[in-house]
Amino acid sequence: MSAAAPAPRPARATIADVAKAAGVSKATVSRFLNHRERLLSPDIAARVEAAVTQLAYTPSPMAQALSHGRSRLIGLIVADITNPYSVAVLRGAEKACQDAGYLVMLFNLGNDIDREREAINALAGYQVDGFILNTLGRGAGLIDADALHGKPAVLVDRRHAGMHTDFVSLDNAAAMKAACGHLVDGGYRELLYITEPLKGVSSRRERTAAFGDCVAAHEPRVAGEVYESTGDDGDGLDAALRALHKRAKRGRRAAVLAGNAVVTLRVAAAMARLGLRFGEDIGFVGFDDPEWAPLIGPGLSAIAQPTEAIGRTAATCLLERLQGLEGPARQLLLPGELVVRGSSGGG
Amino acid sequence: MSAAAPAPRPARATIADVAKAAGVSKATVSRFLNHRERLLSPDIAARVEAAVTQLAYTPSPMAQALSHGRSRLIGLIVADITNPYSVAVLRGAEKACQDAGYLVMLFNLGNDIDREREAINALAGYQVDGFILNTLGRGAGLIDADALHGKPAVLVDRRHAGMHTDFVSLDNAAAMKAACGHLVDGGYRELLYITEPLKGVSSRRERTAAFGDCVAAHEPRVAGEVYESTGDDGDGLDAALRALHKRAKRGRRAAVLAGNAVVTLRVAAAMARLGLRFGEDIGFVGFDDPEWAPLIGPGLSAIAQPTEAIGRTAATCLLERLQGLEGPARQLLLPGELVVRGSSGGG
DNA sequence: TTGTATGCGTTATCAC
DNA sequence: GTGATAACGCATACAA
Repeated sequence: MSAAAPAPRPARATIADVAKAAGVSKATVSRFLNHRERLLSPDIAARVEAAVTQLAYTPSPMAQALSHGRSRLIGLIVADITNPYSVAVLRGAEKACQDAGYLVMLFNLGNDIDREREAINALAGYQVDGFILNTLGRGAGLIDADALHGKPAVLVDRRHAGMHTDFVSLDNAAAMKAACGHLVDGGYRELLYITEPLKGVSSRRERTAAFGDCVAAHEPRVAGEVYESTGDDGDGLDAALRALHKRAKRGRRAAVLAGNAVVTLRVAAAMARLGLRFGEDIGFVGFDDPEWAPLIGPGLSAIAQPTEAIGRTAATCLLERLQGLEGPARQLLLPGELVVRGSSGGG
Repeated sequence: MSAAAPAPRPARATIADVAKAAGVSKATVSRFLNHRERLLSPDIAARVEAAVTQLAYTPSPMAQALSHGRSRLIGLIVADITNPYSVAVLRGAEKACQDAGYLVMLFNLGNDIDREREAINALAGYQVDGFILNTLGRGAGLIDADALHGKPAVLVDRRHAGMHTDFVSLDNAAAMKAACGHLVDGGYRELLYITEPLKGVSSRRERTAAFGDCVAAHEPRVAGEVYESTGDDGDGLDAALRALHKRAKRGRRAAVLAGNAVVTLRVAAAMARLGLRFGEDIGFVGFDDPEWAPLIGPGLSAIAQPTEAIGRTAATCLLERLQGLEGPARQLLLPGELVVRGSSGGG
């Protein structure tokens, strides 16, 4: 039933078809489309317009890109599409781009940081007008300002050393301060911050530094510690939590802070393994507010990031640059929201 | 510090540059690149090769697309990028495409089913070589076989009426049978299947039908019911669960089956509201195996879909068609895996 | 105001 | 074997 393909598919109408149908030149059609504000002859315009709708003509973005240099394409590179944060950002950015008539080309590094440059080049090949980067900015394929082929870029969540481009992210310092303050106010005195290995990732370092500042501001009343957790080191994490719990039993209320959604899940799993109860045995506040936060135990307190707004803002930022906005690199820090649930309540 | 832009960016090398550098014609360079197997002159080949690496020449995919008609682009349209299922599929597909030298252009419908045709056209404008569709196949912008501009497509998870293209999905019937069988074996006699509104979505209908078949196969020992849950009707869901629980208290063990991840979350939230405990008060098995399944209550039993494999398979399918594979539309049904946890255990 | 001619970077069809 | 040359679909100087 694969059909004998008798219908000689009438191939998309080109500008030449429209020109012929309207009895004008290709240039006229092109002008009608691009510079309709000025240079118009009433009757000709009408003829062209008719032909355009008649033939359902749509310009070929590829030809336009080749000729005019603009593709109306935005390249979006994410370190790891598995990360819900990246997906949420993607979602916000994609919507903003679509609304502005741009399409998003996605390149997922799959956590292979050495492919960053490869990604840039692949995307640049398609003449993307700009980049949105949610990557590490490290590794062999490290990109510098001019690996970007002169195209504008905006960094999301993670800064790259030596790249002076617009930057959009959560206000990490403020968010961490809110979380710590909440715990201290709630009577917690032993704080453990668990993060993925810093590895020079700016957002992880900023949060860790902010944690240190918060603890320092309350010393010596409050004690704080940082633990770097990798995915394959469950034992280490368990030990850290057990040690924390031990201190809690000595009378000082203890709480753990998770540095992002991945760690939040990891900690939740570890506490389940250890039989520790949120809020009762140990307080718990996580970064990112996963959909399951309300369902687990007494509910998980968390710092919700405005992920979609971050994506939208990043896209908007980039689009403004594409429209010619000049000036120094901007930093847009969006506020997080502390959602209090049972895991950090009285206990 | 925006730089005085003194560096006259050396613009990407073109095939003409390579030709000049090697002292040959553009045609020769093009042949060297595309048809290297035959028609080669040893010395010339060497000169071209040198020039290519020297200038770090990379062909422009856009120009290639314009000229040769192929873009090495795959258009991926998803109904809703918020759905973790879609993301997982995306991930698998994107990886397979990248490995084959293709890039993925993503278009997210944001659940606006009327934009399906718009999406197709936008992507077709960029000369994508083929489509991967994870959409409803319904609504105003309904696409028929030849809205695809003659390009091959593969459907994922949801069939479209009247489209005879390759189709990749979970083996819904087998998965449902496994889940039901597991519950019946476990002594559950009152089964409630909760699904999102069928609305003609093929996967939902297939699962619902399979549920009906399973119940029928065990009648009259087992009784089954179906409830369609919308996002804004928490009360109805609560009532359905309460009714089920009432039957359970009359001595017949009852269990709920959730039709997908969204419903699974909805049901979990409802049971928390109602104070019902998985496994004890009511058995619970969900479709899709969310990351939090092990953490909630005694652990949530679930049918894990091989989402990444589904995405990979879809991409492979499409790439095969692009390589000229003929023949009737294929159906690839991948097996799910029942992961048993506490929620469907003894009670 | 409108038409003509040229270029964007490739591939393919011809001659040579 | 290799080199001109004409497309591909569009935008834009330039000429009219």
